[in-house]
Amino acid sequence: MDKWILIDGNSIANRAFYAMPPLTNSSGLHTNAVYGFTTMLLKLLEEEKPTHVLVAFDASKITFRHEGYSEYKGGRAKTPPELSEQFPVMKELLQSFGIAQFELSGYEADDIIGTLTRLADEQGVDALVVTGDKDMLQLVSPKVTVAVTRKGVSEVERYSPAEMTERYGLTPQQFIDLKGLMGDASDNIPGIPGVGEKTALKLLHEYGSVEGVLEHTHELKGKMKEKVEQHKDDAVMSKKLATIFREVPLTQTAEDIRYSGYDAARLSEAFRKLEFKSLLERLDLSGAGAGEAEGAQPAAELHTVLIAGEQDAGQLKALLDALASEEEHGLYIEAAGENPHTADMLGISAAVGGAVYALAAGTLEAPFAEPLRAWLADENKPKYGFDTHKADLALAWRGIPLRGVKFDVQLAAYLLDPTDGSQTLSGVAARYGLPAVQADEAVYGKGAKFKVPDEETLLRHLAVKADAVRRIVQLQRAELDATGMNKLIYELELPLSRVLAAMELQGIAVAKGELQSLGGELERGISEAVSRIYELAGTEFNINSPKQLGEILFDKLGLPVIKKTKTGYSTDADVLEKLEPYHEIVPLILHFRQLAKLQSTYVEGLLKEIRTETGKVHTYFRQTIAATGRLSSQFPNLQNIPIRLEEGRKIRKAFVPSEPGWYILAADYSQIELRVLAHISGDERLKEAFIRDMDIHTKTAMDVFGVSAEEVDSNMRRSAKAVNFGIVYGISDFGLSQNLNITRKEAAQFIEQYFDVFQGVKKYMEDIKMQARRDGYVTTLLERRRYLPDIKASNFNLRSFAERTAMNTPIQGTAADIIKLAMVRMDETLKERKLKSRMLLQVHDELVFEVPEEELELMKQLVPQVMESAIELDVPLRADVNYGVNWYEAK
DNA sequence: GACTTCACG
DNA sequence: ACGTACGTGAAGTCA
Repeated sequence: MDKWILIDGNSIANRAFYAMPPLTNSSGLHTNAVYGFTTMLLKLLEEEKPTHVLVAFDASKITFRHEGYSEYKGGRAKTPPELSEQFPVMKELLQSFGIAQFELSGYEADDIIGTLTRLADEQGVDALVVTGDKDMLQLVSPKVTVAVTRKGVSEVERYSPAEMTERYGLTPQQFIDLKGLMGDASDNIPGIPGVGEKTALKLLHEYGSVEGVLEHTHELKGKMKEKVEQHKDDAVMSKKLATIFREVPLTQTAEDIRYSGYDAARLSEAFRKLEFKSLLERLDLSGAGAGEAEGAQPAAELHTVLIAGEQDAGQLKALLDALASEEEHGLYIEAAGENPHTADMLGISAAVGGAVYALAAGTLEAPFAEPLRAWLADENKPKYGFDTHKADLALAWRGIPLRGVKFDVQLAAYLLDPTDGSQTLSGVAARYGLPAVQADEAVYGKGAKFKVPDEETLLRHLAVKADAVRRIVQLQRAELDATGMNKLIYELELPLSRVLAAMELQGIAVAKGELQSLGGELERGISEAVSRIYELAGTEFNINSPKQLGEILFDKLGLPVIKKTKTGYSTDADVLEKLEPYHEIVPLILHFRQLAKLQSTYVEGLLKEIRTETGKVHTYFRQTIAATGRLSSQFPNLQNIPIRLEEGRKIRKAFVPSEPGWYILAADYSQIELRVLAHISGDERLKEAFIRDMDIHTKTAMDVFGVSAEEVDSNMRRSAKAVNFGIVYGISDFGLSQNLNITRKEAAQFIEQYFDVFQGVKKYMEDIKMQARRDGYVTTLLERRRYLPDIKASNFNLRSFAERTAMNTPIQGTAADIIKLAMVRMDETLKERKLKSRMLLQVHDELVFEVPEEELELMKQLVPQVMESAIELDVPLRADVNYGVNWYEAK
């Protein structure tokens, strides 16, 4: 039995906003209306178990009602910005819930709901309308119940026809007449002055309707007669205004508001963002949500073929026949665990033809599955998968190559919205409104509770996934085409994902002994620092605990508090540096921190990651994490190996070639981000500086301070360098002042002087912000896109953040595009020339190789050449190359 | 698991 | 007046 819930979004949001105490999350976003709305929604879903849910919103301020009466809703206070900023958040949250939302320009939420209740009446479906507005009572019918919020939002009063009679003695239709007579101050509907609820009810009980009253004005007496006669027209118009329009030309159908349960993982992520902790706890993450979906097309409707062992060899043949005769399919390979190098293989599934096939993990390596392995390895057999990068690695460690990947749903989802978090298949599927794919957390549990379910459950889950992949591929292809990202995915990101997998599989050799002896030195330094710190503190304590350290420094020793954190005193390096003159314990703590970091993260951490079989570490470059298009590196992170300070830089001595007599060769782009800025801003001065290959920070100092090259002192150059960094980050006077330890005024002056000189840069910064406001997103040179929903926020913090992001992302993102291009070219070049040299790492603007002696001279020339010619800009690209017997020496 | 700190570009 | 530089990952503490 279907049950619809129709929610008046604007009305409930308003109620919630005024009923709830002010509430903001840590970034200053107001969330009280969203919170109130959400609690109400959760309660409704739980208690009513609807099959269809819709939230309707008012689309615009001007509706058809204004055509006859321009003062409609006039005099109403403007929506406060604290509330209006919450609407986009609410709408996004509804998407996470998987709940439909309608709005249609020219109509109010009431009208949309009125139209749907008419459908409910016609189709004989039960509907519940939820609103804060009693006007909606006119929609009540035998099938339609209206729930009006009472104080707050969680308590409601329900009205069926019987309850209407009981409370008001009116039919739903008469409720319109009621408002016609008494008016409504909040909507600026006049009614008849002096007629309130009591009088209006009395009149209606007597004469039945506005028209009835007007026909019988002669029966009235005194003042009342006068008023009614005077305001006849007002009453008629008021009734008209109060009538909900029930014929809105909706293009959607009832099917579009079908609700099939929420994806708990996706929702919990949304709640985390909003910092709704109590609601997080209320979410049943153990397996409810999407899994319970009753309305959704169940997986059982798929023709699912489970292949558990050799006895199913016939089915496997059917799969391969289907794959041979039809290109369109969806492939899913399940590797459990975060690290693909150590992941367990759970199974593989493919949706093709009229069926979905799912194979248990063990069968993949069995002799009878050889034809499947051959298909996976065949470059000429196209594959359409999800996270094929991870699959590639997991398969490779089992000796099964994966080739011919032509599409990847995860990669596409990332390109279509790189900020959209985790890009899980269940999340992506939900966004496309597909039959529910259960969240992995719901199927496997998470963390310590991870458990593979029984084979049937597992294989059915995999089957649903392959089916979802097949469906999503078509949709994403069209979207990528529409957003101009075809080249980006097919010619850059997809080829790159194979290159990355090869680099990761290759790994980089780590000299364990080197690391251990470094560890020994660190150990001695640490224990010495510790005992001197205890001595100076007069007590032993946990120096690693910011809380305990704060107590010692600020309570016991009475040092001045420079900065506070959310939880107490701040003791970060910035603060400690300012405290150095006050007490000799401070530099010791800084020293201890430095050594402890090196020891725990880089010596012990790295040692744990060395594979005993190979003596190498194998990082996992993630291609779908960074919002700007950069890569990230995990298990271990090899993109943050120390270099700035000599003590830490020594760690690099442990990164060595994997073959005797080879070298580590590293090449890095010089000032790639500023060169990109010169190109996209077209600033003549900046371009000139790079065309002449000048020292950019010195040149900036010369221009900003108006001095000659000889007159630039180290301090001026340092300031200019900080300004250049600031420019790339989306400058603010506050940020620059923090960095240079100067006042905000001085920083603002620097920036002004900079913009005076580099006017093209100034114009770019203004233009890009405008573009972001106009389009809602910014792009890189290769059309990579990043949406900036907060660019129009009324909240200063949110908006400023979005503006800096608008300035930074095209720069950082284009630089990322360029080095990715270089990597794909480099891989091709090494293969074409049949070189033995191997690309091992990428560190944002640097590529690291291992090179045999006989290729050293060639590579010293080839690598910079490929990097510099990856793309043609209005300024030259430059790459510097170095080499040595280990990474430390390649400087 | 949230928070703080710090390593890199 | 608002309070942040952009983008990451990992380790440690503490509740």
